[in-house]
Amino acid sequence: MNPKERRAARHRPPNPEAEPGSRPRRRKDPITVDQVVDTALGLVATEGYEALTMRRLAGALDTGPASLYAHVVNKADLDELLIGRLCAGLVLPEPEPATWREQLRGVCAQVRDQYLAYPGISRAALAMAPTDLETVRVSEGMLAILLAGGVTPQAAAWAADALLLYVAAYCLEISVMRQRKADDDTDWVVDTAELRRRLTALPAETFPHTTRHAAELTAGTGHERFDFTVTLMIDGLAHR
Amino acid sequence: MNPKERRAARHRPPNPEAEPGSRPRRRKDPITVDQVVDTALGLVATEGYEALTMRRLAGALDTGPASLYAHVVNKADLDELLIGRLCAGLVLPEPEPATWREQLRGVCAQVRDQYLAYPGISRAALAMAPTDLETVRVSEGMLAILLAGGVTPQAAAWAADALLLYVAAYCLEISVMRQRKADDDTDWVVDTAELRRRLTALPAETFPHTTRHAAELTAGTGHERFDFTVTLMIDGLAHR
DNA sequence: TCTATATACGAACACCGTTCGTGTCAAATA
DNA sequence: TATTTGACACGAACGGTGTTCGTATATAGA
Repeated sequence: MNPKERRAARHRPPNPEAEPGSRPRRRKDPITVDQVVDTALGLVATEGYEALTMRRLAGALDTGPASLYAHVVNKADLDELLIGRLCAGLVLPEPEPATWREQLRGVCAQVRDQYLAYPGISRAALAMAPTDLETVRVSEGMLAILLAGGVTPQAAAWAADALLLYVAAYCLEISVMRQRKADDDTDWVVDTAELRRRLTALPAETFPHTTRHAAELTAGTGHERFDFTVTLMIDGLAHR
Repeated sequence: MNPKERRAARHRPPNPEAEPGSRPRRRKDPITVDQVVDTALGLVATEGYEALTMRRLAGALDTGPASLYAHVVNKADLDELLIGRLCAGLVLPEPEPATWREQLRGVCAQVRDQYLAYPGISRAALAMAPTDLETVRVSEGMLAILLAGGVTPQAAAWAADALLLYVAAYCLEISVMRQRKADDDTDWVVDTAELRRRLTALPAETFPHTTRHAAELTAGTGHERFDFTVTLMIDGLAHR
């Protein structure tokens, strides 16, 4: 079967006939798509998205790279599957108009934590068209919360998009920083203290505010910066 | 001279002695860093960031890829140079407390237009540590406007970061969409009308809001979505 | 004029995503 | 039961990527 048909079939509603029952076992364990996605996610979780190559993934499955293309159309297709699996793990609350802001913040934090659990995977999320079924599911969930909060449909639609975009960009930045710190063989140092020191060392006449407020620029242990921006956008929606 | 020293020298304040005067001319035109950056930007402008390869860049300069490494440490270093050049072209207004919101929107729009003029280059901006001198220059400019607007230093610092992050992510999404449309040989269709049709075709019982508000989700000719988000964040800062 | 040094660059290395052709086995058919 | 079929696994290869090494060369200074 053509893997493109396979991909199309994946997006189609599952066919209730053709019960899998006892799957035929091939020479080795005949690699399923779920296995591929699982090991790929494991690879990303332990070594980062940059380490996810078709060859290394195939190696982790004890086979050659060509074998993957029986289950996956592309690397882009694999990325889509990964993001889909990741989105499927999100729990979307039942909208409660009284607490819509907390609910929305919770969903954003959930997406962030998922992205950060698989370092660099937000790059794939950003490079992907949000057409995938699982991603529209989370979009639908955020839309539901926003509408329950009394936000106008147009603002809700754009806000959901903006929030997801920001979360992905934030996580990508964090992942890049951490990776920089990982292969620290050079002087790319991005330690917070070192960064602040470097900012204060700038010429004060051309960068007056940067040098004066270097502390604020580098502040934010944990996800305070994240919380600030998400809250800023959500509260901005409320004041309308 | 080691190109890493060259990179370090680039970040140092320019040495007033050692006037270049009449540059020695080598066998061919002895490629300068500015030439490299110029042709690289030209390549990105016409064929997109994905087409920016060391080999193609070398080819555009009528040489081999190895020659580039005399002027550039890395591809990452080249990316940094490109973003630096791009940031250097931005004009940062003198802060006026009365119109700080319009000024900030103007800077964001300027960054957006620069990113979109070089399709896909925002990917490089997102993957880069904001340590570069030219990028802290625009950061400084935004900070100045925000502080002039009466925003508290901590909020100003985080807001500038958030805005730049969102602009980069927005431009990356736009560029990916356009690239998809460019090599349209397959059914990746992301035409606005087609996307709306596909959203309305979803099962209404599981995606009630998505199907009902497909029009709003796909709305936004031009940069209305962009203006919405930027204004949302800026106005959110004002109401504090 | 001669040497020293920074530069240009051909060739190669290791890796990437992807494709082609072939071999092999389980299931359907005769 | 014997045979065909066809989906799958996989070795090998192609064209592309970033990067490095060694060498040739042309200019700057002695």
